[in-house]
Formats: sequence, structure tokens, C-alpha cells
Amino acid sequence: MESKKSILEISSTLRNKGMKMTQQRRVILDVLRNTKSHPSAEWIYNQVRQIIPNVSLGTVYRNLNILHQEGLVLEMNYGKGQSRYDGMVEPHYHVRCSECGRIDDVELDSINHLSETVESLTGFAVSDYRLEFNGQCPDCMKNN
Amino acid sequence: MESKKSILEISSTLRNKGMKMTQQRRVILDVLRNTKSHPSAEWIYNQVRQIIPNVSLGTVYRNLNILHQEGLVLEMNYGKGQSRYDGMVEPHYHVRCSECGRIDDVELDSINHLSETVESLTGFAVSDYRLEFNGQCPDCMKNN
DNA sequence: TTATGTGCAAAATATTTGCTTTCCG
DNA sequence: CGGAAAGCAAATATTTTGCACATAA
Repeated sequence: MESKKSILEISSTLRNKGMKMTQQRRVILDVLRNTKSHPSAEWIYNQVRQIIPNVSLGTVYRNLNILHQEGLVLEMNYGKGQSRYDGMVEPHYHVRCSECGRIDDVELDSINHLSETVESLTGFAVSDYRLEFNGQCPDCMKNN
Repeated sequence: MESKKSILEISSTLRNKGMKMTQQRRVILDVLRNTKSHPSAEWIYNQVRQIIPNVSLGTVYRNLNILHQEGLVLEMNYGKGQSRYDGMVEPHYHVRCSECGRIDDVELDSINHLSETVESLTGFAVSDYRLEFNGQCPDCMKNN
């Protein structure tokens, strides 16, 4: 089991960098950390609005960018659609349905030494990697 | 060594699906297949313009989308910037410099059975996967 | 000949930003 | 109190699309 940082720990990390933990930021983070759906900024915005009715979409984007920079959320881009976000930052992989866009986690053990191998092959300093599977989800298989 | 489909073979594949091989389409494919730089639609557009001066950016996008659907080019999305394209469709991996955006190929043997494992773990029908490394390229390392 | 593709420009989509005001610490 | 963040709306960036005309097969 991975231990998840508490909101309190995150607050103090941010404070040390001169950043504040606003109500908006806390709720955005909370919404994202409490769903397994890998949502878009707009979906998050709609959830947050139920708690802070006059929050703006710009604020959601600004916070997602900041949280992403700080390594507190993952951002994933697919094709030309909206980016999707993930509050689970511990290394893990994803499968995505190319029909409906659903994204599931893959419980695959991490593949060892890949980064090191790539560093010696390419001369790059590798910081991380992304492994994503594409296909058709069980629901879409049924409906066809 | 992988054998690359010739433009002639591609033309006939397209023709069988009721599609035409126009001058624009041929040049776009040609430009993309003759660079190792994993370029953006705009870069391709500028190259194509040197051969077909009044080609439009819309045509480049339309063709890249069609060629991608037909499995003749790869499309890669990073962050919020432009998509990047690759004329090499045989399975291979990429490293990307998060500073300058440079993308290199990684000559890593493909990892066997990954898709099958993921299928049994998730219930998805996996068609392909994408493995991408992130880091800093040798040039950007020097300049810092 | 005729359906597919092109050029052009306008529209759509997704995200960012400027400015004033609010509020966390 | 002071600076970081929010709200709102306008601006950007990237990609798509409608329509009249051109062209490959």
C-alpha cells in the first residue's frame, strides 16, 4: 500500500514555497483525489461548483497547472480532446478506451531499470516515463 | 530491418478504400517519412509549401488525420502544445526533452506480452500501447 | 464523369491571461 | 497588512469545418 500525502502535509509543502492553500485549491485537490475517473478540467469544475458555486473554470485550470508543476497531480493529453487529470501520483499505468474515452488504472508491477537503459541508449537524463495502453473497454465491446 | 511500405503500395491501399492519392497527400507523407524530427503540423506545412506553395494548413491537418486513421502515421500529444507526427509506424519508443521539446527514437527491443497481460488484468481489448520517456536532452544539459 | 480532396476563411475547442478584487497567513 | 489567488471576460493557440471549385481515377 502506498501512503497518500494528507491535505495538511500538502498545505505545508505549498506554504514553504510561498503558496497558499485556498478553499478553491483544497476542493479541487479533494475532488480529484476522491475519484477514480481520471476526469477533465471541466468535470472537476462542475464538481467544485456544487461546493463553491461561483468558482471559475480559469481557477480550476490555474490550480491544475500549479498542482501538476508541484508534482501533486498527473496530467494526460489525448488526441485533440480535453486533458485528463489524476490525483494518484504514485507510479502506475493506464488503459484508455479509444471509443468512449474511459481510462482505467492498470495494476501492473513497474518495469525495472527501464529508465537507466534508456539513459545509456540515448544520452538523455530520464526523469520519468509514461506507459499507456489503448483499446476497447468491456462496455463498448458489449454495445457493438 | 523493418520493410517500409512504398508510396505505391500506400496509394493502392488508399484507392481500395475509395480514397485518392493527391499531390498534397503524397508530399505530406513524403516530408514526414523523410525526417527524423517528429514534427508538428505547422512544420510539415512549411515544408510542403516549398513544393506546393499554395497548400493550406487545413489540408495538412485533414491529411494527417486521415493518414493517422489509416495507420500510416503516428500522432503524439504532449502538454498543451501542438501535436507531433511520426512517419515511422513500426513499433518503437520515444524520449522527449521537457525543456526544448526534442523527440528522439529509443532503440529498445519491444517488451513482449505486455498487451496480453493488460488484457487479462483489465478486460479491455488492447490494440496498442505507447511508452514514452521524459527527461533532459544532452544539448539542454550542456546549456545549464 | 463524379466523388473525393483542396483552398480559404470562419468557427469551434481548449486553455491562458490581464485586470481588479478578495482573502490567506 | 501584503502578496498570492480568485473571478470574469477577453485573448490565444490549435484544430476543424462549410462551401465553392479543382482534380484523380
